[in-house]
Amino acid sequence: MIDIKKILEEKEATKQALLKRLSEEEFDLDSIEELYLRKKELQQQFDTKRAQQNKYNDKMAIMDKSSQEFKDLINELKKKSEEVKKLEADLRETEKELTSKLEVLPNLPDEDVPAGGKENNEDIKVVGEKPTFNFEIKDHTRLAENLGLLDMERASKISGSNFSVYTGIGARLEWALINFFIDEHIQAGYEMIIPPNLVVRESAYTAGQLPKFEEDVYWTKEGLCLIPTAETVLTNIYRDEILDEEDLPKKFFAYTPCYRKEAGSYRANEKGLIRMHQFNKVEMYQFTTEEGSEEALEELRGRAENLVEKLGLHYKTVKLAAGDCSSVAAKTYDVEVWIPTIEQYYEVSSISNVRDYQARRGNMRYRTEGGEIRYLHTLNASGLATSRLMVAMLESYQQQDGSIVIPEVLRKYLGGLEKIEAKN
RNA sequence: GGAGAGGUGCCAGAGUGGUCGAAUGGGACGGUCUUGAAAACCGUUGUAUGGGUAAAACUGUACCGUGGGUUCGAAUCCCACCCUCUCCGCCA
Repeated sequence: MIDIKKILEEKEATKQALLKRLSEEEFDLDSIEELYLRKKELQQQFDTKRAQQNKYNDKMAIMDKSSQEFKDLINELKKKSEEVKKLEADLRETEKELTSKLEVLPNLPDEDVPAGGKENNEDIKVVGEKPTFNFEIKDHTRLAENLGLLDMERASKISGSNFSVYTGIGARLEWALINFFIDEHIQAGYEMIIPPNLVVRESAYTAGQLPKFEEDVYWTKEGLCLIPTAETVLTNIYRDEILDEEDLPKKFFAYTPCYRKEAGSYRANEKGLIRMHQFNKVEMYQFTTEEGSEEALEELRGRAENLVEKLGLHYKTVKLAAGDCSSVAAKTYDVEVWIPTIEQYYEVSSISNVRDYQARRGNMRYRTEGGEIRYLHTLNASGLATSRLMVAMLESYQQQDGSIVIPEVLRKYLGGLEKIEAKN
């Protein structure tokens, strides 16, 4: 949620910032301002009337209840009470309307975030080189099939399209990635969390999944939301709490499956594990002070990059243009790994500074050493999404004979296995 | 799933229709005392939002799990929901 004060006091600047990611027709700050002013006026009227009413109440409390004067007063106050109720109803209605307009606005992009959509994303770092092969390469689905790492046919029998069954070494390799990440994060001083995978509506709201993205996530018939990312849960850890500045930053990570409908977002060349309804991800998360979030963002980016680097994969880091950022983010980097058969880079980590946007929704604050109360800043970063890394790994480390060399850092999680070879 | 109890401030806990933003105790903070500390004593100690001010002071309103309702007036009564605890049942 954007600060209403910011809209009122820096309307033009706010508008310009929003224009970096939205077109002019997509938002209307004037009507928001108008609603706010109306709300304020109603609030003042209500407060005044209520104050009068309260005065009478105090008086009546000490009056003789059986006196004629008391009875007359009640009759008189009945009318006033109606007025106050009417005002209060109007006020609540206006507040609701205002919130509904505010909550659909995305976060304001940072100053250094380029305007526009995907096409304006900026590559800021390229590490390693595209692997070259002196034989005809196979895509990950073929490789996995030959080596018995995945069973996509049975997956669709069991759960429908775009689900996966990892089998044997495939399952262990996926798990090795997760273990590798866990160890790295623990070493870096992040606290491990195992959260629920289902959350109440309010949690989804705070994380920013609602109201705009209701259709993108799965809901149980009891009204719980299957988390599309661990961020959805981690964001809510301190909902409605006030932390002490000295306890910041808080650094967490969690492994969870992620559930997404991904309706309409499939492309022809995205087969196999590229885009799934359920995939695995380890997510890093930080709660920081206002001043601390920019540095934290760079730290998180460094950590995500480092993981890909340790796996020896070719990747690039991209600073996303405003229109390509998730709606809660003020600034986002994507770490994208090279997929040889598609000949494209695919996101394996998205690293965002959300600033106070989620904190405002979830009323998450901290008390400065001077006693001032401020909104927390929140940051999230995949560290990393494993399913897609698996694709990059299988394809990048494939050998002419169809075997796969396992990256050094993962071998200890696989009993020292160096290579996956066909059984026969 | 069934039965019962309960959700109040940083914590414990009182409050069953008006004088309650809320007793009391604890904690924390400040002060007195002390060489220092402890003890004792005194004081302070919620959030949001509006008015007010140079800034304060001062002041209005809302908030006692959530949402509705009754009433001139609700922490207190009624309804629904959520959550916690205890017992029983079931179960990984």
